Amino acid sequence: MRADAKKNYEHLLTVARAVVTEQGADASLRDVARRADVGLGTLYRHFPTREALLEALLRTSFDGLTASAGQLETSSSPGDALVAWLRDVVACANEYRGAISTMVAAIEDPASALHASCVTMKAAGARLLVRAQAEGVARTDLDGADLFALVGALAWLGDQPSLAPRADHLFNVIASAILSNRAPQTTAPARRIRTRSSPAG
Amino acid sequence: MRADAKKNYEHLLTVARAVVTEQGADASLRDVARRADVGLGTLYRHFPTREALLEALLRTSFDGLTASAGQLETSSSPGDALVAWLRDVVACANEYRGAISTMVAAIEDPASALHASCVTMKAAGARLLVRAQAEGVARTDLDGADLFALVGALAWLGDQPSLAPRADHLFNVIASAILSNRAPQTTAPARRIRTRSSPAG
DNA sequence: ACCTGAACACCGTTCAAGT
DNA sequence: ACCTGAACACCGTTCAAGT
Repeated sequence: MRADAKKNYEHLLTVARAVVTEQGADASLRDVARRADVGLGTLYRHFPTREALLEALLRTSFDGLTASAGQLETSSSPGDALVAWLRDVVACANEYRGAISTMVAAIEDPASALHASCVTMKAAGARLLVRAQAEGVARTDLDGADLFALVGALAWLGDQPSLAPRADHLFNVIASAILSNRAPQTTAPARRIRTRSSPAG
Repeated sequence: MRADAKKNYEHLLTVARAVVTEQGADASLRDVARRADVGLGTLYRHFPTREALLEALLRTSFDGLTASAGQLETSSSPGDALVAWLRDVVACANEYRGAISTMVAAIEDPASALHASCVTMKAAGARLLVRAQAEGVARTDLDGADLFALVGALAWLGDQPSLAPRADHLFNVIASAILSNRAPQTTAPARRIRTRSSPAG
């Protein structure tokens, strides 16, 4: 990469970080280019899609999460490791408001610049989940996709201004649901009276 | 309302229902007006904000949910009533992709056309929750705001194409977390070893 | 190689002019 | 009373023209 191009790339990333922090993942790309004092085409040259820009912004966090998953697998008990890692993933997704939708969509879109990172994260989570399930401390009716979906739901909560204050508490509620060796069939406690069609599973 | 105005209003609602079903709650209002063969100003006259249009589209469902809450309070066991009603609220929010964000934002925005409906729904849910808690079949560390937030998270799952297939299953997982008389302190099972800072609550 | 910004096809929102 | 659509200020995306 030519020196001037590299300088533009770095500067765009710095400005984009500020703008996306303020306006969210759907921030105006025009605004980013404007505030970076760079032509609009230059932004598109370095980051051909919005996903590519978001991926560059989250790169460090993604790498940290992958490393963290490996460490937790050996340093903590299976239950604690899983919950601690989930907390970190949610925090990562919450770095930029609105990023989580793009991330979950990327899982099924190999063309997305976020695809690889998200697939890697999903796999790392699945490993921690299987380990916890093997020890009998996690529900066995969940898989990696379910876990990723729950992370998405929790990250979404943190993105909503009116719900963000409850996000931490609800993380604990859902984490406690994951950390349970309850059998799938006995999920509904108490009465057996059912006036409406009962749930499938 | 003048006859021609009323006709426009009804026709706009019909067309909007189709467009919003296709494109989601953030559909192009221009497109709605265009497909309704009506001037753009006419749409804005009848529905001054996007929230107003969405409210009109969801009106029937909102009323149904309020009525349903009252019936369930007397016809079903507290646990079953709560879960059945939550299922209906999530289904309502899922009628239009992306509607849930507007709905949760409306809770804290008295100026939103959706404010009253959402506050009413939150209150109805809180009543069903308190009733279940009094019978010892629901977690006591949840309140109406938490319940509304969980509904939001579940509705969000249903809005994401890649996660929607898991939405039903995850509804059951989260419902089982709500329907539990576990004490807040004992949420984390198994080991006590903690290598990371432990959660606040 | 890389940068620039005009050009195109879209938005949401407002409001003077019409009936 | 109500309807219309031009006008304005924005987008995202592309690409010919420049250095």
